[in-house]
Amino acid sequence: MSLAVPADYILARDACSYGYFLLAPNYWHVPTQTLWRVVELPSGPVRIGISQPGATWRVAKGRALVVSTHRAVGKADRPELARQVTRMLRLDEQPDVLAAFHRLDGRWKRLGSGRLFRSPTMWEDVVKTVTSCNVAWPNTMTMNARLCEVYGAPVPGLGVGAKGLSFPTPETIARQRPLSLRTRCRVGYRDARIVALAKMFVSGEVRPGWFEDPATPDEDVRAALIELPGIGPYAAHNVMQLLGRYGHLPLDSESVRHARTILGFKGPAPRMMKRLERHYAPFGSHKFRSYWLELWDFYQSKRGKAHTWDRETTGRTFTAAMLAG
DNA sequence: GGTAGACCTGGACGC
DNA sequence: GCGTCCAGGTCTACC
Repeated sequence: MSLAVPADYILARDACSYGYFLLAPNYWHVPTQTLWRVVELPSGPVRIGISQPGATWRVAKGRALVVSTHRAVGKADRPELARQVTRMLRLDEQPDVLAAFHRLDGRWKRLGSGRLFRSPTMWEDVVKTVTSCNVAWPNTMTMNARLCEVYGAPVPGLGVGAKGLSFPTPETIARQRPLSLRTRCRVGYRDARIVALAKMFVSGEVRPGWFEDPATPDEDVRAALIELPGIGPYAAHNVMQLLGRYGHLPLDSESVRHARTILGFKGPAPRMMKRLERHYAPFGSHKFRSYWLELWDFYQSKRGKAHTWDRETTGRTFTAAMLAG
């Protein structure tokens, strides 16, 4: 299957733009510059590989993606497959919106970055965010791998392994006892919160369509997210950027380090947080992208371009905390 | 409305 | 070896 992309799209740059591309069931295969994962389609789980022809970025830029599947995918499945890939890679991000961001923050115009990787569903983004709170990055990777291994749907014919399993559906997680998640997936105290979230997605109490509707005001989305179990200010703002709402900063310990080491801020963390808000305020509704690309640029300056990171080695140790250690 | 303390887990660190 | 600390925070109970 072929999927058209915006004229400025480069898969290796835009898929490897946010840490979630390293979390199961996503798998970026460095030698072939291909993104593998299992997605859930109406006919069942399918493993897909997404690549972009072209020996160099200059050649690849704007060329249609090739989406391969491990089995034949019928016509009925194709719109859903396209929808999920489009969401992950933000192919529906309009070039004029990106251009507006580049006008405001010219540092990223030459490279063209600004589309940040996310999950095929809001559900997966929310769980990935909850599993990234109050833990070191390798632990987040473990939690996501185990969630897929224990509760993901196996793809027939591929055997059981993290690369042949889907991300668990909210329906599956909603049926589990919290203690089961805790012991089998090592999610710790996040167990009951994740199960509660799953139940809310299943019951319709959380409607992704409402959160993703551009007509829904940011502040309504923020208020609704904060009400969700396991979601505080940091997680709410992070889920917002994953929803394409970049006007709030998910400030955390990583931000404080960035402020201290790169921006040269001094003083206690709470004061630094306030100063960070002021620092990025000029970028308005685009401020997260300015902040994030700065952070991502720092990681890459230390560990090489993200599209060269192997999930099990560099991919486990790229955060500032790991670099410091 | 602002703020200590507890909270799973696993790796790093100091002794 | 073993205790302590803390990592891409959240939640509750207090004041």
